[in-house]
Amino acid sequence: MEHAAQDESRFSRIQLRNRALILDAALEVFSAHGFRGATLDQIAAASGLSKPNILYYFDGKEDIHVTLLGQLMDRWLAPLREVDPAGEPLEELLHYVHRKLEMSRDYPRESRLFANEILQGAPRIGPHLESDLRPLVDWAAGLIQGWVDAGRLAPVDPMHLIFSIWATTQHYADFEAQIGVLTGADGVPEGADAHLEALFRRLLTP
Amino acid sequence: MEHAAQDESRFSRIQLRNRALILDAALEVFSAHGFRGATLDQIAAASGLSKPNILYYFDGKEDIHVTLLGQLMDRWLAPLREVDPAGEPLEELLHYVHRKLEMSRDYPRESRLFANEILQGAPRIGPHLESDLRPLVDWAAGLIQGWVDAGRLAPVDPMHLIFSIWATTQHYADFEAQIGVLTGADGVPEGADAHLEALFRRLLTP
DNA sequence: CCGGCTTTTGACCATTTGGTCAAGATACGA
DNA sequence: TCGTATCTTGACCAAATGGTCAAAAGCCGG
Repeated sequence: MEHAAQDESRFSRIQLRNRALILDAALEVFSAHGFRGATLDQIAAASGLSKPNILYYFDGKEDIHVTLLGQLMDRWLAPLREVDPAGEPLEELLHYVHRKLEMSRDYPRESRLFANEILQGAPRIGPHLESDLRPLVDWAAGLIQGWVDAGRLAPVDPMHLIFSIWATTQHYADFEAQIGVLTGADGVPEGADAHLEALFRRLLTP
Repeated sequence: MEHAAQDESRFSRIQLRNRALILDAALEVFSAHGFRGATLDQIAAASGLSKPNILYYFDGKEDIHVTLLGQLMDRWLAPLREVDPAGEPLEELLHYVHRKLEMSRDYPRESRLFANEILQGAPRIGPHLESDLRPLVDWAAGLIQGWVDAGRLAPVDPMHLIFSIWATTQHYADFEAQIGVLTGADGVPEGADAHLEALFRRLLTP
C-alpha cells in the first residue's frame, strides 16, 4: 500500500528528476555525517536546489531520511533473496558472500547510511527491520538449517553465520577510513574476495 | 608528553571525580547519538552537572570527545597487545578473538563510539590511528605472517584476518539494534563464542 | 573564623538550523 | 498566445545549541 516506488507515474518529469537529485545528495550527506550531523543546507548545496525547494518535494529532513532508507532496503536485501534453495548449498552461500562484498565496493554510501542508522538504535528504520528484514532472515536461517540437517553443510548456527557474513563484508565499506590508514587502499583492498571465500569455505565445507 | 592519564596527581579530588562523571556521561551520549547528535545539555543532564560547569572542566564539546577517544584507544587495543609471540599461534589468535568478543559484551558503548567516529571518516581520531593503531597492527601482521611462513598457521592474509576478527566481534556491539530484532537477545546472543571459535579455528588450522 | 582559592551557576549571547510563506518565475495544455 | 497549475526563491522566524561571564557559593589551610 505504501510502496512509493511502485507508482512513480504519479510524479511529473520534473518531480522525478528533482526527487532523485535530492535523494542522491541526501545519501551523500547522511552517509557521511549521520542524520543529526547532516543539514538541509548541505543537502541543498549538494543537490543544486534551494532549501525551500527541497522542502517543496519532501515534508522535512526526516521524510527524506525515511524515504532513503525505505528505497535502499530493497537493494540491500536483494542478494539474500537471490539465494536459491534448489542450488548447491556451499556455492549459494559463497555467492551470497561475494555479492555482499560487491555491495560494499559499489555502494559504500548505502552501507554507511544503514550502519549509521543501526548504530543509533534504528530509531527510524526499526519497523522496516521487523517487517522486511526479519521474515527474510528467518527464511534464510531455516533454509541453511535444512542444509545443515541434511549434511550438506558443516554444522553451523545459521543466524551467527549470517551475522558473520554481514560483518565481514560490510566492514570494508563501514570502516573504510580505518582500513585506508592501515592498507593505503582507497576502496576495498586487494585480496578481500579470496580471503572471505577461504574463510567461509573452510567453515561451511562438511 | 601529552599523555593526560599519567599525571592525574595534578588534579584535585573534585576534579578527578567530576571529570570522570563527565566522561562517563559523554560516553553514554556520544555513543548513542554520534558527535553531532549529542548535545552539551544531554551530557550535563546525564552527568548531573550544569552546562557551564562542564565547560569549566573541558574546553568544549570537541575537547570532551577527543579526550574520550584518546583514553579509550588504550583499552581498545589492549587485547591485541596481549598476543604473545612466544605462544602457540592458533591458541593466541583464538584467545584474541575471545577477548575482542568480551569487549563487545562488556564495553558496547566504547565500541559504538569508535564505530561512529570511523564511520564519519575518523575526523578527530585520524592522527591517533596513524600513531597508535598502525604500528601495533603492522607488528601483529608481521607476527602472523611469520607464523604462516613457518607453517604453524594455514596460509592467510594477516591484514584481512585482523579485519575479519574486528568485524565479526565488534558487529555484536555495533549492530546490537539489528541483532536484537532478529534474535530477541539483549546483548551478545548465545552461541557467539562457539561460532567465532569454529569460524577462525577452521580458517587457521594448518 | 578569615581570606584566598576553587567550584558552581543563572543569565545571557551569537550562530546554526529546520522550517514557513507569500510572491515571482516557469512549464504546459488548450 | 493565454491562463492555470506547477515550480522556485528571497526573506524571515522560532527553537536549539555551543559557549561566555560575572557573581555567588563552597572549600580549606592558617
